[in-house]
Amino acid sequence: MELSERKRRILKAIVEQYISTAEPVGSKAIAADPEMNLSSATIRNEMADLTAMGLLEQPHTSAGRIPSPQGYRIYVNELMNEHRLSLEETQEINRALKQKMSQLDSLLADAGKVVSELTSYPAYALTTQVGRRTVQRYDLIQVDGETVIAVLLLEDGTACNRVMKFPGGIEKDLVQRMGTVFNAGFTNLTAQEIDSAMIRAAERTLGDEIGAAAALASFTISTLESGGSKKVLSGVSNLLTLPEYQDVNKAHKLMDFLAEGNELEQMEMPQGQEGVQILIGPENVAEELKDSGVVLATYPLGNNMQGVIGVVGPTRMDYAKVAAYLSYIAGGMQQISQGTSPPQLPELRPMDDQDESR
Amino acid sequence: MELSERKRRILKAIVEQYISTAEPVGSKAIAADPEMNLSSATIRNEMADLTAMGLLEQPHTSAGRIPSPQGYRIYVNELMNEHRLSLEETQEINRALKQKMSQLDSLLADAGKVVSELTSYPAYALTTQVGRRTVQRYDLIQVDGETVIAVLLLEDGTACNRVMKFPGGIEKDLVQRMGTVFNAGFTNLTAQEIDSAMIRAAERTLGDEIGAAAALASFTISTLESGGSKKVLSGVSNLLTLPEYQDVNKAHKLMDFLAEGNELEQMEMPQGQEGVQILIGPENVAEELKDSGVVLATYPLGNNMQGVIGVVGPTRMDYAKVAAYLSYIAGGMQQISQGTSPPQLPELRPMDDQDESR
DNA sequence: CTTAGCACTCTAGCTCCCTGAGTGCTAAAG
DNA sequence: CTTTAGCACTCAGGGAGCTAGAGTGCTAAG
Repeated sequence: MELSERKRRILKAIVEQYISTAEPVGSKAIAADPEMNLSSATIRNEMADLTAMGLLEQPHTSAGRIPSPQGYRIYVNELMNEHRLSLEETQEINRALKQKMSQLDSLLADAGKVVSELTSYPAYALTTQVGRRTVQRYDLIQVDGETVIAVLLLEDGTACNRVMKFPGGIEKDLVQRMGTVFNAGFTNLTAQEIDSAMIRAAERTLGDEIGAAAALASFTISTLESGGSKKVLSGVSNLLTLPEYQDVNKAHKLMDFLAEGNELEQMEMPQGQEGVQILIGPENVAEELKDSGVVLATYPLGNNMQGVIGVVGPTRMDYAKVAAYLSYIAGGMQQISQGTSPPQLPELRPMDDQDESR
Repeated sequence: MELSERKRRILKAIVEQYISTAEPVGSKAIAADPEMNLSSATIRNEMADLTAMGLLEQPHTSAGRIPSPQGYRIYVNELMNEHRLSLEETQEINRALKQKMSQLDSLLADAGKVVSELTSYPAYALTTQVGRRTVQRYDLIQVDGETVIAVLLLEDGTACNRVMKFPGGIEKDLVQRMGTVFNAGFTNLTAQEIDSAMIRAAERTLGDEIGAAAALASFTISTLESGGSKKVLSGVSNLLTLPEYQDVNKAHKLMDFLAEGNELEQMEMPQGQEGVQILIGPENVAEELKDSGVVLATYPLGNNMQGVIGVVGPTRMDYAKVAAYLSYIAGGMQQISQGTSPPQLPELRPMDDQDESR
């Protein structure tokens, strides 16, 4: 059966009502809408059709209808109004971001926090490595007779450091030669490509008897392996305010999944695409998300990193609004991450290009 | 009224039973204990006394008794057996710590995680600054014509870095002179002591027209201000498995408090003492914790940092066990943080010095 | 001082019932 | 053919009433 225009209007009304009330929607409620010049009986007939088509569901005979995942899908793909951020909303976001953004390092956490505060849903932010992760350059700074700071400049443009202490003392000369050896032999290699034979060789070359080379190599490996990929969660307890998670068990399962699972990290755009993706209920791969909705935005970050920022909520979530927020913020993140240091927040403007002159 | 030996035994039995069942304890249940050669009627009389003394409470007339906060206090101070970690427990902890401890940086998070996994209560770990926080030394590494990495060695022995980009290019000479100027003029100062006049003066001295000095100074200030103090939470969703937090509202409030509030950070040992502290119900300052229990351990960390690791749970929490875990782990953290790099986990032994030869 | 016995209290959980929202179907009206 | 009014039917949710059981406090006897 094809979706008539009228059915579409009814479906849209049902989804939107359900999104805001979380209660099954009855025919009368829809008929009450002044835009809908139909009696409740007619609506009932249409609703019966929509149910037969699998777009609506009935919790039980005498309850109203709620949208099925397929129903949401149609809503998201075809019916949903683009949520245009109002000037106030963008100002709100800009204000929130500006206050928080201090360093690229905490950018993730802050973005997640902003999103979760704006949407009242839990949000997560993460980065993933898309290419090789290697050291581009080593710098060793000798602080005193037994302390050396190693600074690793990674290929993605970030730097890491570690204070290394050698209680027996370490020769200035050794430090310098070690820098040379590592810059020559340990750059442009991934963690996997560094093996113990190389480390032993370096030790021999250096005449290193205090394990300095081994320490530096192990720092290198752990830095590369930690993979720059981080995950930050915010606002998880917001779940508990939602009617669908009044069941403690359900809430617990989802929270655990969010805090623990690294499956979130595998959920990203296919082949590094960018943009906003919406996953409804069973469309999610993870079992724990089968009756939740996920909206996520992917954006490029630094050289070969990718950032993902996402929101998890009940299936009935305000997809239009959340998607708009995410895409806006992802855009901002991208700009900031490309900006110079200290990161200056670019003046983000509302996404719409229309005249804001009302 | 003085606490007779018998009353103490009965109080202890009640607290312990309540800790494990979370149900009000009746006289019969206590009388059933073979160690307690008394009839339920006698116990009832004693319980009535204990209630009059304010050590027990009655949810309603025909329910059993539960310990009052004062009752817990007496239990914790006088009655509780030191929980001696068994060999298995320490092995378990050692195994868990060893697996996770990689870098001092993530040490906190890992310790919290271990604790929350072991206790099934939410745990938090944080560090606070106890003394002045200043830069001890600046190192500027020029990577290419427009990129400089600034490495700040702080007075507490940690190092921070930041990649600074100057799109218009930056002179080698300027970088070098800036290092000299900052090492001379910006070390041993707290964030508050650096003012804009100083920055302008440095800019003039350097003939800096691209804001390099301002960027470095602002990095310095934000580093010093961020105060090395971090907070990491783990296992918050564990709350939801506990009977006292089946009420979603209660759980939500506490979770929010844990995630948001920085009041946790103000809860530490008076004047930098070390050791394990137990706060029961209303003994907590924060309103949100008035009917929870908190166990926290404080330990020195680095030069003038202090680490705190704590567990939050229902008032009825197994204080003996949690306190034992925390003090053990805090000891380990202290050792690790004083160790050389890469941090090697010292082989922690059970706290008891008695022969483990069963 | 301890204990057995008893009357009393109070909650948790059960059933029963009713209400109200919502449905599907039918027949009449447009 | 479509829309609508009307009606019988279904079912979850909530309140009232009841019971069982756990626990208490008191008294009187050992």
